[in-house]
Amino acid sequence: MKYVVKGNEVVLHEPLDCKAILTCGQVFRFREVSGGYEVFSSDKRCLMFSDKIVSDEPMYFVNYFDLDADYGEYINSLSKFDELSYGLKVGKGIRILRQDLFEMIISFIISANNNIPRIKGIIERICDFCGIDKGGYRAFPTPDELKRVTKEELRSLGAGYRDISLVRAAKILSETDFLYKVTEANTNEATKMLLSLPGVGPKVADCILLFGLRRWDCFPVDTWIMKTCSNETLDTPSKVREYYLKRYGSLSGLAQQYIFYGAREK
DNA sequence: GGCCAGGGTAGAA
DNA sequence: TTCTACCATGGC
Repeated sequence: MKYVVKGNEVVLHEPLDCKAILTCGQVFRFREVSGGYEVFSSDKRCLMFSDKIVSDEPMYFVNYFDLDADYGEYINSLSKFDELSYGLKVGKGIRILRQDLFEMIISFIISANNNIPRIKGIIERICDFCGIDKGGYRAFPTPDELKRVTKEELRSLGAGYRDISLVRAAKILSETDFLYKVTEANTNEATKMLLSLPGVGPKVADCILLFGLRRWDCFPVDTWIMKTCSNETLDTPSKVREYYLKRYGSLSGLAQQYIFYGAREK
């Protein structure tokens, strides 16, 4: 996508589909404001409009919104698959955000067996409870900051039974070089590492790989994806995952977003 | 008031 | 390796 950075604004030369990008389930920290959205990532914030992005750190959000990528080529390659037609019709403006790894790990541990509005609320309350004050909003906590939060406090913030997973994951991520190592690892090794974290199973690992590590050779299978393939042979998440990984190859993660968004748009 | 939500885990088969 | 019961919580 073509753009120009002027001061604290990123001026876009083609429109950004804010709704599709933000509501396709990859990001939980945003809210509607007049004419656009306020979006938070790690300790940063921006205002997102269809024609511009405004932030004190514009280059962070150039990377965050993956503005240097040309999605036209990806869409062209995927448009030959009939099952993607509706998702591409309503969600062709989707872009895979390049999000913070630690924030993705914690957010998707919370996402397990949960719904998006509630996930957003839990994360917002955790940020308010232990994220540093940035003046008008609070940052996502660092591993060290989250480590200091107790199981009981997380439960009171609405985390439910995921509290113990969060406590144990925060301890690992703050006391070891896990985050560095998983960033350097190839997709297979990174998957194994992520699966070793408490509260991380196959689906959550795929979401972390896709949204936090920019690995598109992944295909998260949740209940919405399973609904779309009421098929005799594709009857388990692992079978569905293998089928679509072979079908879409290095564009699997993006294709999955079109299916997910299309399914939720009915 | 039961069902569902971007599922994972321990224990059993 | 795959199957099952169970796990908080809020919206519908």
